[in-house]
Amino acid sequence: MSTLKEVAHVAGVSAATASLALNGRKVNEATRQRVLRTARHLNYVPNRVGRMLKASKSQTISLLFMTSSRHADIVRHTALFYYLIEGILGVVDECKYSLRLEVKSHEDPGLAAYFENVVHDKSLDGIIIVPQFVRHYPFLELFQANRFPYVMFRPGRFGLETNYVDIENAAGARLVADLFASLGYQRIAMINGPESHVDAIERERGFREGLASAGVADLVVKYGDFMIHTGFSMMGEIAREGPLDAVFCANDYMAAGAIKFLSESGRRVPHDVAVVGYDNNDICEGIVPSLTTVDHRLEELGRMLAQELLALINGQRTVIQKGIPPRLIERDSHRKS
Amino acid sequence: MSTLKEVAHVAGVSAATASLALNGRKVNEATRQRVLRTARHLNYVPNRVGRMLKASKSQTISLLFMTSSRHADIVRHTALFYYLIEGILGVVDECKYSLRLEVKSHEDPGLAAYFENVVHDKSLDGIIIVPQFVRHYPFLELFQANRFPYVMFRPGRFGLETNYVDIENAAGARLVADLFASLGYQRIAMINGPESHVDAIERERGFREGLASAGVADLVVKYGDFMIHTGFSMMGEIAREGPLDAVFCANDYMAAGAIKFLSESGRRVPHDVAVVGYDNNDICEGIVPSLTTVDHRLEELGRMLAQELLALINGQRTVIQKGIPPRLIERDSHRKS
DNA sequence: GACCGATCCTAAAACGATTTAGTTCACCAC
DNA sequence: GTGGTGAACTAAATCGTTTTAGGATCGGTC
Repeated sequence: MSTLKEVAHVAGVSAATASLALNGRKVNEATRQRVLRTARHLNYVPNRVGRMLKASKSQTISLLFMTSSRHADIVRHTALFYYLIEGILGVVDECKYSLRLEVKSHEDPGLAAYFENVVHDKSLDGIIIVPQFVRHYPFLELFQANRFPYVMFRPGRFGLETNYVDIENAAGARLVADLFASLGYQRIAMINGPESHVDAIERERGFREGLASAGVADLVVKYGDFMIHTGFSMMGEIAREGPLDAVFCANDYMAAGAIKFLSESGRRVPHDVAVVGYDNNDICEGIVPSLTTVDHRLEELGRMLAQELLALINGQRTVIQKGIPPRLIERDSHRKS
Repeated sequence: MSTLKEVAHVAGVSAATASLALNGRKVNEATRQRVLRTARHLNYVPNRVGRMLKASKSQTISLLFMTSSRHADIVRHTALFYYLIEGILGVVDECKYSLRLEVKSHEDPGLAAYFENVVHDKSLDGIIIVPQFVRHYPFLELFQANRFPYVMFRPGRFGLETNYVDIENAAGARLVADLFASLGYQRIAMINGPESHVDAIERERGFREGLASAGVADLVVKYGDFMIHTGFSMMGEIAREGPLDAVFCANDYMAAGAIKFLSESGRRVPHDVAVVGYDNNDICEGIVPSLTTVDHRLEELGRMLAQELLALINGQRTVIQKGIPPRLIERDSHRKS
């Protein structure tokens, strides 16, 4: 409603003085009090856009989820969404920044223009990007060429030096492989996500490595899309192919689908078949039996992502950093006994 | 990188002309072409902040979730989060707006200052608010006094004329009551959310009304917090109190917990006890048996919320509007057969 | 009385766009 | 030659802040 100029005028000083007074700079104490009182009285709130323009800083960062139109729902099924946001929001809030939220498909014809805007339109101080699929993301060159602050969650592309925070998917999957091996399971299957999905690739790699080093050779892998539905149908395919000790699902939703198939087809979990999921989604506690899974503390990860980006913005460092190690959450679905 | 002034200079015209040319206003065609070519050549992207300042429009709206510190997790457990965002983002994107995301607890001591900023700092054209609990929200007066565009999802407070889009919780709960009545269930329980939660209150009211008009008198109600865990424990309490035909849970997560308790204590769902949830969360398909539930098409609702707010911003109307009617999604958990 | 220094304040420029109110110029009619 | 008309462009103001460079005032010192 009221501007700095008005406050200054009413307080009987210049706009410059008013600004100095309000921002805690060197001003005669009596004057400062007068200005502050006037500002309070006029209900003065600084115009943030005026500030932005002058400072060439927007105090805003963006969180961008990259999807494909084929897998639009994947965002919420990889459990990233809420936890990540919660972590990011905590940091952003504390540092007086704002968070913009965007979801873009990489098939979007306006994508190039969008990234040009991100880099040049000065409405963003930096960006956190969550890619889903392994492919070439052309924006990386753009960001680096313009020294635009960005951090990726998971490196979506290899070879280019990118700023990222990652979850150690392969290590997480290894935990499951070790678990299965230690329990003596031999006939093992995996229900994975889409073949080009970053997490899917890494989880399969880690799982295979873990099994191999434990001397387990037999592995059937089917590819779903992280949805409950494909967990169900892929479990059906696997069951048809022969007897089974254990299934590792690349996320908890598919694990729920798999368990559903197993119980509806008369097999008991974990007595007949052991099932382990991934992500430590809330639903793990609601499934019967409670789902054993792998946790990456995504909220903590969101915090790191935000902190790293803000550090980058403030020129405090160039970040290349690994994330928190995974941990196995043992519940009731993995032990055949 | 380059500014309008630079483009104008290179193209040999004034900044005014360059602006007119770029914005499709009346300019000699040859001049326009020259300006456009220069702009492209210099990779010109308008500074959005400069525009904002001049236009007194930020082309940004905010989505604010109100929580309480006691029930911080409730945001993701009421299934609102992702679906709502998806719907809102669709509209916002299409209209070239940006979406800011915020979560605030109503115990936050800085809340009053926050709302003063929202109204006065000119960085927001409007706001969508998602309150959770029935209480007095002081910001409403502030918004109305300053004619600041806002829309609430669900009216959090009664008596004041507010702009809102609502889901018909009571009607949804009635569908469940009718279903139970039509199947002849007599001994019925409800596991509800927190007593002061907007949805919880309405769902209980509708459920009670529905049962009453069907002549079913017997109802036990327990209050949880929308989490799986309390669905489980409340189901335990209810089971201890006597035999039962059916349970209505105020959301799908608690229904999952309830089913879990029932199966772990040797009761079969739906053979022994029928269970119905609420929200049509993804997990309904993953539970055994598949969960019958009530759907409000929240994505569609998100779209409406955004559209109404934008209409309000553009001065096209004063909105007071009911949302989409609920529909029952019949799966496998409700019929005792 | 001239000079110095300290303190306090302000005029003005700057950030980058849009828009208003003209100005300039060519052309035509009388 | 005068005046009118219209097309094409531009100077300057504006949005609201921050910051720089310097001006005013006063007291003290030699």
